[in-house]
Formats: sequence, structure tokens, C-alpha cells
Amino acid sequence: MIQIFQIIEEASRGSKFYNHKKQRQEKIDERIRRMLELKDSFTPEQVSRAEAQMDALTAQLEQSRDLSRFIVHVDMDAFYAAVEMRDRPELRDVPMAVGSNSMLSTSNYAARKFGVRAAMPGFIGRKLCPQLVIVPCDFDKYRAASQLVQQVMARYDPDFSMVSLDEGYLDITDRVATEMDGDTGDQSEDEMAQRLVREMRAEICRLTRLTASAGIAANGMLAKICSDQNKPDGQFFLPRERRAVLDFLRELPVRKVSGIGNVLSQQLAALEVTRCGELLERRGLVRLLFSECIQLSLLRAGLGADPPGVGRDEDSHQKSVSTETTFAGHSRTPRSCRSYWESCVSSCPKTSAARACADGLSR
DNA sequence: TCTGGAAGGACCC
DNA sequence: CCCCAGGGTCCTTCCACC
Repeated sequence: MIQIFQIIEEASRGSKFYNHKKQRQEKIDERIRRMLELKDSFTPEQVSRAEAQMDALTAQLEQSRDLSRFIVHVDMDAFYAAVEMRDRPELRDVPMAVGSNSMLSTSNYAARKFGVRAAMPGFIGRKLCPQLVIVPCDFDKYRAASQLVQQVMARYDPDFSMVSLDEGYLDITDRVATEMDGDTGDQSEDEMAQRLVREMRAEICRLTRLTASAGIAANGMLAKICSDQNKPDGQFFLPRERRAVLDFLRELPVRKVSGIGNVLSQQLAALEVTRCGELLERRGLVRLLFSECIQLSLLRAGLGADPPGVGRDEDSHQKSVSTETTFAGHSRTPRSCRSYWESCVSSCPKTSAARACADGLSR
């Protein structure tokens, strides 16, 4: 464990990336210092007033808490790597990762034992694990596999939504209900939901020869956390009861919640908040130190009260197209930039509008 | 004081 | 050997302008 950290540290130290990261971290530290100063200036009355305001918000959220749905989050296990291993059996038992020397997208479980992870540059992966096999991304293949997964998901909820090639949400409430009607046994709805998800994962596996994990809960936020609980090739069910949800969240690291990332979790840690339950205990400080938007999402994280309808809302289509590459140090001439830019606009496959735009710009 | 964009971040996979 | 991506979304901040 320590060695992994040391190797990564050693490989990184002194690089531009490392220096940049250090600078950014210093800025974050500075922000946190200022935040703590502000915190120390609050009077107990201020804090308790803030708590009362949060309690009002909590009451609202509790009011609209919806525990009636079965939301499922399906997450394919080490997706890109699993596809490659399926198609190339010789990779099955060796540590491998998908990506390039500069960046890895995923690694298989054998490679993870060495500390090789997604979002790690390939050359560091090789330092951690000299035998590591790195295979290039083949998105066409992943898209094809994803299509098959989606075929299965559509049978359980025609209105399912994908968030990426390897993960998506379903609302199987209706499906559970119809299944209960036709069922003569004495299964509960909860059992039925779990049975259906087990069945769905088995079908995915049969059709794609890839394994999926799933989480079942009252809303998307919780389902997503749940799908991570029994990974790989497992599922986790969180009962749709307020008490069960709060118990589940109390000890859950805030970092597990989608939307609480590196920076926010550092800020929270400075306030001695590392678990979702502590978000509720320290709600006064949350109120006084964060933007309204963040207050709301943190309160939601503490309560497990997510607005219903993940991804299936009116305007959940893609809103932009973009392309980017990182230039090597020596190619940053005006000429090469211009030719790169021209190749970007002319190769944009999406819309004729984009082409028209390119014509307009390249004059 | 409000408002709309641009730019800059945070976050996700 | 090559030495830290590239595709997105959403929120905040800042500035011009009215």
C-alpha cells in the first residue's frame, strides 16, 4: 500500500503536472484556511439560527421525499477491460488496462491488485506493474456491447436512461407491479424487485458475456451508491424506508456521493465532516459556509432525499460537442495551431450547423 | 440592482 | 522509448451593459 503511493509519488515529482497540481492544492488549502477563519467568527446564536433554517429546509425535503419507486442503477464491471478480456482470452489472467501510455481508462481486477487504476497515466501503471498489458481503446466495440446491455435494460424499463456507455438508470416500479399481479407466490415487492434485477443482470451476462453490478433503492442517488456496494458481479438492495435510508447514510463516507468530489470533500473534512450523517449534525456550518446550491445538495446527501426521475426529465439530451488535444511542447506554433483547429472543425461529424459554423469561422 | 454571457472551476466517466 | 486524457454537465464569478 505504502509502496504504491511511493512509486506514484516518485514518478510524478518534478513534472509539470505535479507542480501544477501542487499549486492548485495550495489554492484549495488557502480557501479552506479562509473558510475556517470565517467559521471561527460565528457566534453560537448565528449557528443555531442557521440550523433552524436548515431544519425548515429539511422539513420541505422530507415532505417531498418519495419512497414509492424502485430505481435501479446498473454499472458494468471494469467495462472496457472486460470487453477486451472477453475478446482476447489470453488477457484474462494477466494484469491489463485499456488506454494509452499517457492515460488509462480502466484496468482489470488483476491490475488493480498492483494499484493500477482508471485515470492513471500508463507509464505510471507500468512502474507499478512492469508486466502490465496496455491495450488501446476501441470505442466501436464498447458501443456495440453497450447496445446489447441497453436492449436488456429496455425490457425492464422502456424509459431507461444511460449516463455513459457502461452505466444507466431504470425505474422498475411498474414492472414490479405487473409482475406482482401475475404472481401467485407470496413474494414481497422488495423480493420481486431484487429477483428482477438478478434476472436482468443474468440476461446481460448471457447476451454480452460481461458482468454487471446493480443497486436498487428509492432514488437515483441511493441506487448509484448501492451499485458500488457489491461490485463486481453483485447487487445491493436498500429498503425504501426512511429509517433504513438514514441508517445506511449515517456512516457512509461523503466522498461516495456523486457530486461530492475532491475539493468539496476536503472542505468538509476541515469541518470534521467525513460521513453523510455528519452533514446533518453540522448543518448549521454547512448553511453558513456554502452556497445555496451546495447547501441543498449536501442536505439531500445527508437525508438520502433525491428528486425523483433520474435522467428521464424533459431536456436530458446532449447539449454540446467539443474536441480537444494536448499539444506536445514543441508544436505550439501559430501555424500548427491553426491547422489543428481547421482539422477539428472540418472533422466534426455531428451537425451541418457545426459545418456552417466552421465555414463562417474559417474565412 | 438586475441580467446575460464568458470564463473558470468542480465533478463525472 | 513515449512521461498525467478527452468527452461532457453544471455552478460561480466577473464584467459589460442597461
